[in-house]
Amino acid sequence: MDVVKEQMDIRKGPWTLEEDLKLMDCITIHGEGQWSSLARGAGLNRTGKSCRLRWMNYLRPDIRHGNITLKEEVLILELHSRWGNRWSKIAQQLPGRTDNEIKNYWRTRVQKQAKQLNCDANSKQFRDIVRYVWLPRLVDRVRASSEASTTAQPSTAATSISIDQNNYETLIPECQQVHKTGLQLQPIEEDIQTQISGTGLDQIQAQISPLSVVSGGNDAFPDYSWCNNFEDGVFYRPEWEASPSQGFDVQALERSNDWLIGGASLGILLNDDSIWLQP
DNA sequence: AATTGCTACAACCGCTTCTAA
DNA sequence: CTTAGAAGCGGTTGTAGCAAT
Repeated sequence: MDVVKEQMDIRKGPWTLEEDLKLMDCITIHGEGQWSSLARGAGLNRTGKSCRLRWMNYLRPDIRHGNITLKEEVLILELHSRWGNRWSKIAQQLPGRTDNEIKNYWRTRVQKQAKQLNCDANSKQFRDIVRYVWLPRLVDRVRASSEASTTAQPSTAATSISIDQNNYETLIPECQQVHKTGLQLQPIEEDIQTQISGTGLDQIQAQISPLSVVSGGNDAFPDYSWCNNFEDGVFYRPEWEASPSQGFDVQALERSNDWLIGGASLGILLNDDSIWLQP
């Protein structure tokens, strides 16, 4: 009967300041662990599980509150592409961030992007976009911002997270590879021109490496010099005008126009089963 | 000013894994 | 070896705060 009454008294929902203080005081004295007895000892009508969660996700002194930084964003995307939804494992690589926070970040920001692109966040299609489009852009932004901060204000270059670009690339060689391949927009165009003559698109796709980026410029898209025609979501190369059926079908373009706004270096990303526009 | 919709995040739930008796 | 309780993990829900209408 007492047990039943006790269970009915168990509090749920948001923690009050008073509860937080009780929990912190008790942990200061007795340390972490033994959460059930700690909850009782602190005079909290909470489950040990609830106390642990509150401490781990909110009260711990080494928790970093506030927005996810660009560097952290890069790490999360890269590590998720490698490990999937292993939130606690990913969190271990981001000092001060909790698995809950990273999970929330993923759900609110990343899944939103997937939704906008009409694809499943766990699909290969979306993983490719993250890996070959989103990540390289982020890495570039991290570089740009760290360069700017080292030039302007060397003293603030060290952000609150202790991962600099070199550490990051050592930690994630695959991402370094993606960055190199994704952002240096050559010499693939020449390769394509060589390979393209007299072949069909299927054959081209079969020959071109999974990650291929072409840059150029035209009136609508200044970086697409080689691309002088754009109709119905299809890019045509000049030499394809006679047979427009061989154009690149860029369905992603229609679904994500926002990616093009202000996009500096457009390109085409080819992989095994789809062709993507790279902003 | 009121309402609605959206976002971010804290917290809960159910399940699995770990550990000590 | 078995088992019960604790701890850990990932999925999901609830809600406060804000912006748009």
